[in-house]
Amino acid sequence: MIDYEKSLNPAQLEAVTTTRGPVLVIAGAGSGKTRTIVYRLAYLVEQGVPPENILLLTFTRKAASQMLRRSGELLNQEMGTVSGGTFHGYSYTILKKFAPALGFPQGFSVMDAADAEDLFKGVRNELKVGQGDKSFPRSRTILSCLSKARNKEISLQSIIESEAIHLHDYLEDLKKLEEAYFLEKQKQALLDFDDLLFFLERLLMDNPEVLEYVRSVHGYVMVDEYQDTNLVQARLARLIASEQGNIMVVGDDAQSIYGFRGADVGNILDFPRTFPGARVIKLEQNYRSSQPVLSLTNCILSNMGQKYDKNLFSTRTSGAKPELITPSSDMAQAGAVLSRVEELSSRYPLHDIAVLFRAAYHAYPLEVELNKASIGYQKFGGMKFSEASHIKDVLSLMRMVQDPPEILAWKRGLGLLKGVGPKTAQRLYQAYCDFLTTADGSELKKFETKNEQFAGLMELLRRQKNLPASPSGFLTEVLEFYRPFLEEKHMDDLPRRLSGLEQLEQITSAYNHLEAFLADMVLENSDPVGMQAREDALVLSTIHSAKGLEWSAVLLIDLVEERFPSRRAMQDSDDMDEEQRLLYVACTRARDYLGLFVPQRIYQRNTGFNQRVWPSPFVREIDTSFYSKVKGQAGISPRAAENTPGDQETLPGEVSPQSSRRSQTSAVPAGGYCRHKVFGRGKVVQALPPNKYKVNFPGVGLKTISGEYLNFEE
DNA sequence: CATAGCCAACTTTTT
DNA sequence: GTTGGCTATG
Repeated sequence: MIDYEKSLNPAQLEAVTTTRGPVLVIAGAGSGKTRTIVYRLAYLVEQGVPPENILLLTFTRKAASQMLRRSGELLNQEMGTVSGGTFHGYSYTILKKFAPALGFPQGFSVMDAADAEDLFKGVRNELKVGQGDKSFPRSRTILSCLSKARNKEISLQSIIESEAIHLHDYLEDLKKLEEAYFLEKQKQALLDFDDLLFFLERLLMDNPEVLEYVRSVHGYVMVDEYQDTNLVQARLARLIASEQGNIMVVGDDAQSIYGFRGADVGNILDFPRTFPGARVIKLEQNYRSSQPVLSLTNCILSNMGQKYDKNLFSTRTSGAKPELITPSSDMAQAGAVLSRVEELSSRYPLHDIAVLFRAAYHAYPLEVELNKASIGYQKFGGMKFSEASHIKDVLSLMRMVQDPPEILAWKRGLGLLKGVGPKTAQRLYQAYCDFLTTADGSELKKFETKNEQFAGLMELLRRQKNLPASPSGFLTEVLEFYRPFLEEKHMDDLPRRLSGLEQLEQITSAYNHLEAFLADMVLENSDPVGMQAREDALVLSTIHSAKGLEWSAVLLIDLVEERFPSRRAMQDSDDMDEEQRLLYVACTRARDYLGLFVPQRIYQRNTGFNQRVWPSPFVREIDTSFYSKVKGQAGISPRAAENTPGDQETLPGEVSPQSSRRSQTSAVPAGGYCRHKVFGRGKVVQALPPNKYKVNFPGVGLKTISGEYLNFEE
């Protein structure tokens, strides 16, 4: 038995024991949100609610798995488990169950972003839209516009007018593509991520008996990170729970950071209106951060216009002030982070220290330094595991045995073979489909005799079909087949890719059914080995991926204009607000130590210069009394020391002159053309200070040449 | 029709 | 640093 009154503060207790009707919990950062949810689960179970009747939904995988894990720990395992996961994962489960009602008697497959891109490219080629037009937008650009339009539920035209005006001339073509892409998905029974949500809504709206079923199964609904839900997700929550239903949503409007994908803070602000009679409970006591850290984060909070007033207070009064560190360059910053980490690691285990950043690539210089120093680290965010090309290859090969056959998997799998391109792949796929319906395999046989690799692949597939091996057994065979292709394609970084495949083997071994495994890989529902925090590794993470987590020490790097806020956000005030919330999320991850790193120069690859950058406006807005300044170290890496024009010190508090936002145009003509006596005309790819240039000469290739041998064109 | 080689663009953030 | 797309070639 759990003593709730002892374990929880009054607000938490209220949230836990209010089990009937709609409840909105405004949970400030570090206010014990997850604890509250988990205790509520336990409470419900104690009250006699079967765990599987409780549905727990979140937006991100990480939040979902963390919560399901913690509830599993608190609940007695034999009580069974709570249903739940991400909105997308849940939708998939329900849709799979009722696929025929959706008009997919054969079932359907889910595409990840890369699959969707492949399909879209096919459609684009078919329509012959934008061919030969170099400035025609890329497939992924178009798809991201389409997805944005759907997530925000506005027309493609509005999206283009509001955030991609440079594509306006292509609007008619884009509309055609939108339509054709839609039809192609339908035809192939393929759903993209957005479809999962909209199809579930349609299923529930059109089929009262399905809605009835869902409602009866999930008598209690909880939604975490509600501020990050978009419109359709909010409607789904309402559909499943019904207006008078037992629904609790938890969120913090100050931590809404997914506006770019249609998350709507309006959902949390309007909750009391949508669910009349909703109880609103605020959790304001902060258990996470020391008072100095909290004071700084409260200062950030007061700088933004938030809707639900919060007054966060801590019981932890001691602690050191956050530090503001201003290394001279991003290289120097990597060094400074390293020495801080070394210092901190005497007090905290490595996995309790995190370096956070706005975008995954900001961590590159640091990763180099960590490797040099042999400090183990684990990176979250950025490129996903299953997006790496070798993983996609292997998964496609595995997907080829699925019934009905999936065109995308076949195209990718066959594309690996020598002598097979798009056309042949299409033909063979068609031949295989015909074979399945007419049992006439002559066409396939003909090609098998012509192409040894194809014969090998077909043999592999046939074996699996006739005598299905376990997912990991099948994977082993596929890997054996794939190995030569991998070696040819990725000779350069074979070890890294092989270790990725080993990881895949480990994930696979947890599955008994191939189909479940493949579906989970698309939705990344599995809890791969790489996702679990390693004990001995420093954590590197994008802020988005750090959401909901906490560490004793948090180091926040690259707090400079154009990086944080990102360049794009600086054009738009709504985006700027979101960037500020992002900073808030980042800083509130810290328990004891918070280090803010503001490099003064950043190496620009295209110019070869360390370019002067300005402290993030959000840092400038923080009152200097909330942190202590630490000057950057003198020890600077050689490249940082060279070529740094304009050497005045700039510390937060100073105003950046408008002109400084423009890049300081150097005398170095990178990107331009030049002439060489022997090699002729070439393009300057990169300037290598002090006076060397990497130049690409047609027919000759890349050469590195001293400036005095080159004549630069205007 | 497949492929290699070259060139240019693109790097928020997640499902 | 990577990837997609175009072009020339076989």
